[in-house]
Amino acid sequence: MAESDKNNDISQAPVPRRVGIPAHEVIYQKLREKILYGEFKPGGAVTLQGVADSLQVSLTPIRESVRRLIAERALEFHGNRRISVPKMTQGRLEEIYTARLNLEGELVKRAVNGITEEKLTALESIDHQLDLAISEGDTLNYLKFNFLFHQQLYQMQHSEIILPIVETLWLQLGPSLRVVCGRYGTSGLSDQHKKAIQALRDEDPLAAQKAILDDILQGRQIIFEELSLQNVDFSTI
Amino acid sequence: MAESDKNNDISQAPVPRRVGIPAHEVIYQKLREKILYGEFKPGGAVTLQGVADSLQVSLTPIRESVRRLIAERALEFHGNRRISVPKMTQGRLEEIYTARLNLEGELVKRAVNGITEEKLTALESIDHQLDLAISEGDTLNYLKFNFLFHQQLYQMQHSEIILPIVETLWLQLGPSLRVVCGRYGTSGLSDQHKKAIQALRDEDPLAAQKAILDDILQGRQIIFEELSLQNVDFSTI
DNA sequence: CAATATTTAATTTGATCAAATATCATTCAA
DNA sequence: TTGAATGATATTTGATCAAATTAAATATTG
Repeated sequence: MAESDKNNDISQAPVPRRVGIPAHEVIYQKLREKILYGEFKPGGAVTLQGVADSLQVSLTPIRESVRRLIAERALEFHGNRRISVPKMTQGRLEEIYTARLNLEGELVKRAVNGITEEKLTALESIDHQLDLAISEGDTLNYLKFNFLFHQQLYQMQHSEIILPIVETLWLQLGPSLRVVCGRYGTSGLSDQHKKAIQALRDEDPLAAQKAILDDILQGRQIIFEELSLQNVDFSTI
Repeated sequence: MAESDKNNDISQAPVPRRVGIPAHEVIYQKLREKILYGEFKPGGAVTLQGVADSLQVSLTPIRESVRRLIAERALEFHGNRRISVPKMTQGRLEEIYTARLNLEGELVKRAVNGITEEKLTALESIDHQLDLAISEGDTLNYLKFNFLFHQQLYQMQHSEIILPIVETLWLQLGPSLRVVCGRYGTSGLSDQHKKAIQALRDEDPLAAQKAILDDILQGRQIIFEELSLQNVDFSTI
């Protein structure tokens, strides 16, 4: 595999020798965020040693972090002991969106039960920053605030099972979403978020659910067109 | 170590280094099965060193396996660096069953598209062995064949996203299911499996779905009664 | 006696090393 | 030129060790 395909360059800040939180935990969070926001190329190779070198840590905590990400399907473990960022396929995409529609549909229905004014204003603030990112064509911030919006919405009510599952779905979507947004931009994404916020204010769970499901369907439409109609290889930028 | 202390006698010091599948993978499978079939007590502590000792392996591969199981929520990592089998709570149970109904409902609908006579007879064989386990009051085999039935059913059609998620849900249910079955036995579990098999033969996806959803709801009823009405502490045998 | 401080034991954590395995580039034969 | 062997390089893997951290057991104090 060519050097340019490697996803090892994640050196931003050397992991501080901090006490308390274990390195494997810190590294996990760091890698997770990078994958979530599309800083890893679909199909790109990941080597334990490469990650260890770029983070200036020994292999042991890297291994623990990476196995964890493999369990979440954010990374893929091949029989020949190689690790890579999964490529997106049509079947995979279809399953991910089916699961999202089901599970996020449940979460948004429940959200109404846990509304507080603080959480609502936080949600609106995130949505505002999302609008800003869109108007500036800032792909990375678009991805970040779009994720944060959904996360904040689903966190209106405590969820310790379904929400973590949903986050693994976003994690699997991250690398490919970045490619799509990078190519097409984010301008066409008129959002259903405002409708969802209004529905929450009206304490109307079904309206909120419809808005979010439409939001998901709209995103699905875009990424599916990319994958099927143009027959795009998601592993290339 | 001094040179004179080295043992160069080949006949005495064979290095027992396995080849093939990595130990962290084998250990993962082993632990996973134990959790799935309820050999771990809910709330029970798990120590890396304890697992390492019992499996006669060093800590390194154990750590990788356990982090993976933590990511799947089969185990729980506490801030104070302790690991335990999660206790079941009413909220958790409710979320697990909501997710199961949604996701397994999708899988069984799709199953009809991938039917082969081979898979159907395999399914019937599993169901037969399940009946046997029930009639003998064999809790462990009940759990095993009940899981295998659902797994075989959902594998009629390839699923690389939703099925693995569903399996993590079963994994979280394992320890508590064992407790419930151990206390109540398995005799009351009249199964919807026969109806599901017939529906598959009729290529009727909705009937198959209904059968499986009823099966899930029936199981939910039993375990919910245990947890809420009797206010049972699942962490005790 | 109860509550708190101190010591002791057990466990986790991260680095390092040797062995196993895989990848890559080169050579050599057809 | 192609394609299989070969050797060199890189990576993974599992064991081991020292340091950090936590839990427990013991001692101390009011």
